[in-house]
Formats: sequence, structure tokens, C-alpha cells
Amino acid sequence: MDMAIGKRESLTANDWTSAALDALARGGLGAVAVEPLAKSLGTTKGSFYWHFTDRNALIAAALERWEQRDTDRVIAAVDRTPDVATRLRKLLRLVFTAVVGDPGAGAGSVELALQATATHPLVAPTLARVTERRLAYLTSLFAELGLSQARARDRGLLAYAAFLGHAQLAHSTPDLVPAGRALSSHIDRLIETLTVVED
Amino acid sequence: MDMAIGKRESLTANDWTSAALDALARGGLGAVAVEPLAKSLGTTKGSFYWHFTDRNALIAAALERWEQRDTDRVIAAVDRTPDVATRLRKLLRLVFTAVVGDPGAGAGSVELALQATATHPLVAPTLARVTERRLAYLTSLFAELGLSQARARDRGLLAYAAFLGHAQLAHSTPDLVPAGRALSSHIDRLIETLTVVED
DNA sequence: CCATGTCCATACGCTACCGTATGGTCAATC
DNA sequence: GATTGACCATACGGTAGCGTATGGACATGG
Repeated sequence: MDMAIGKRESLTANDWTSAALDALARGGLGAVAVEPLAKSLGTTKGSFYWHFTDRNALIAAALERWEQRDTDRVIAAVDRTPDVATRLRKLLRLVFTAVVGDPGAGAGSVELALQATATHPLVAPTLARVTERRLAYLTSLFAELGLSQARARDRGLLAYAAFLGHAQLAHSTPDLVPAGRALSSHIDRLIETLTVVED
Repeated sequence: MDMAIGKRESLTANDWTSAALDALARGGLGAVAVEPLAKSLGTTKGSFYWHFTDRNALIAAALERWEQRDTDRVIAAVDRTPDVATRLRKLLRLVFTAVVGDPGAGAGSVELALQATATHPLVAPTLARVTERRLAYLTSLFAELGLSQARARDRGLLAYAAFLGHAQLAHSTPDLVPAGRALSSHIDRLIETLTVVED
């Protein structure tokens, strides 16, 4: 009848979505495959096709959840440190450290999985929205820092490209990127360079 | 008997390798698939498996050729403009323009295809070598520009990450990246920022 | 003119995944 | 305590690609 509580053994659509995000982070979009996921959840396709109509429906759900979380994170990142320069530095240090510090399995690996499949019809619009949102935020910070609108946008783009590139490099050729203390000072210098504002 | 010239209709291993690079640029590593390639060459698997033992052998050949060409390009890029600053600016302008200007099907799309499959056992070492080679060159330029060794490496890394990130963005979200005249001035400002050297 | 080696077509079996169909289990409800 | 609906297992057919096997076609040298 109604949503019976029943035995707690039954899966929910959310369980599938979580597993999909895991697989996405671990093996890219190709790893979001129904039968392998079923195996990893200790169940079968039969379960999946009861909760979802399609593999695409699962992908859409996973993307939606990721986008939502990302939005939340962006909003949370807007912490009210009074000084803009400090706020910008804090933000950059945070994201760069997160994205190259982790073994790659952390937060940024969904990121990279999506970039690697950017042309996929479901991925493309999601990626576009998230990128624009982040870019807009970065731009606003640089503008507040004293750059003209056009220059702020350019600088935001540069900073974001540097971010993406570092994520990529940390994933594909981790040996070529500094670690530990060297990483920390690399990021310091990088921030220095990216936030220069000549009056 | 020997390598008969025969009718000029017969394919060579190089033909297959070229087709593989095309497919790689267009559809990523997954598109380097024997049967589809055969169809696109107007032949069948039978031909392929005469020239190559394996799909992996084809991939290896394609990667080797790409790496060789890249090496050539790096060497060619070392043009002897006397002034280091000018040389660096010329180089940056060239590569950034190439990688975001093209529709994405140009030179840099093999690039992106490889980055998207960076963990593949054949791709990873190739990518590592090429990346290190480029990074070393960039580092040397920044060093010659007056930066300390450590700072030169960091700056080289930043510049290369910015390059990769722009390539990625131009491919995944082309609408968010400037074009035409705006692109040109964006690159100017970007170079400005990346080549700042405070004494 | 036939024998040999080059180059390719076709057919086969295998794996991995998709989506469907169908029936079973079990808790909640009447 | 029979029924109903939520949830899942199993079996099926279909597609796409890999790699193998085998048998041509056909030019060339003997």
C-alpha cells in the first residue's frame, strides 16, 4: 500500500544515486553502468529498473545531486570575511589545496569525470551551469578587488582555468606536481600571481 | 615475396594509425575501435588484424606518433628570438590562441582526449613524458626571465595549468570563454599576469 | 602457369552491457 | 488469512565490440 517501512534491507533510489556518484568519481561516466552497480550493491538489475526507468535517469539524478551539492558549497564558501583580498586568498587556497592534495578520490574527482565526458548530452548543461556560477562568483571577487569588469572576468577565467588545470595535472601526472610543504608554498606563490592588481 | 607495390588500394599500418589519431581527436580513446575504424576506412577487421596484433598495438602506435610530433613541435617552438620575455610571450600567445581558437577539432583535441583517459595504462606514461618535457621548457624560460629555480618551476606549472584549463573550458563550455577580439585581449592580459616578475 | 606470400572478407564465438518480461517474496492492510 | 502492492531475482533477446580462423583474390617471381 503506502511507503511501507518493512525490513530495512530494501534499497531506495537515493542508494542507487549515491552508488552512481561513487562510480562516477572512481571510474568516470562509463562506470555508471547498471549491472556492475547492482553487483556492488549486492542486488540485481531487477531492483534498479524498479526505481529508475533508464540508465540515463540514473545519470540525471546523480548529476542533479552533484550540482545541488556544488551550489550549496558555493553558497557556503561565501563566508563573510570583511576584507575581499583575504576572502579571495582563503577561497583559492582552499580549493587548490583540496583539488591537488587529495589522492584524487576526494571531492574533485566527480569534477574531472564530468570534464572528461563534457560532450555527453546530460553532462554538458550541468557543467555549463556550474562553471558559469563559479566563474561569476570569482569575477565578482576580482571586481570587488578593484579590477574593471572586463579585467575581472578575464582574471576569473584565468584563475578558474588554473584551478581546472591543476586538478587535471594532479590526477593525470601527480608526480609532476609538488606535494606537502612544497605544495603549500606553490599555492602561496600561485595566489600571489593570480591576485596581483596593478593600480 | 617482397614488399610488392601492387595495386595502390592496399592499406598500410600508417593508414590505420592516422585513422586512429583522427578517431582519438574526434571521439576519445573509446572511439579508437577496430570495427568502426574499419568501416570508416572502407575495409574490414581482416585488414586490421593483418597489420596489427591488437587494439592496444594500434593505440600504442598512435600515441607514439603523437608524442613524436609533439616533441618535434616543442623543438620547433624553440625559435631564437633573442629576448626571453618576447620569446615567452610569443609562445604563450601561440599556444593559447591555438587551443581555444580552434573549434576543438584542431591540434589540441588529441590532447584533451588523452587527458580524459589519463589513467589508461598506455596513455599515462606518454602523457607523463610530454607533460614533463613541456614543463621543463616553460620552467627554463621563466628561469631565464629572472625567477629563481623554485619559483620558475612554480610559475611554469601555473602557466601550464592555465593552458590545460583553457583547453578544457574551450572544449566543454565554449560559450563561457571569450572569442574573436575579446579572446585576443584576454590572452594579452593573461600573459601579462603570468609573466609578471617583481624584482 | 603455378606457387608463394600479401592483403583482405567473412563467419564464428566470446564478453559486457542494455532493457524487458515475468514471476516470486513478504509486509501491510482489510 | 486472503489480497494487494512494494521490491527484487532470473531469464531472455538485442547490440557492440574484441579476437580468431579460414578461405579467398591477386600480383609477382620462379
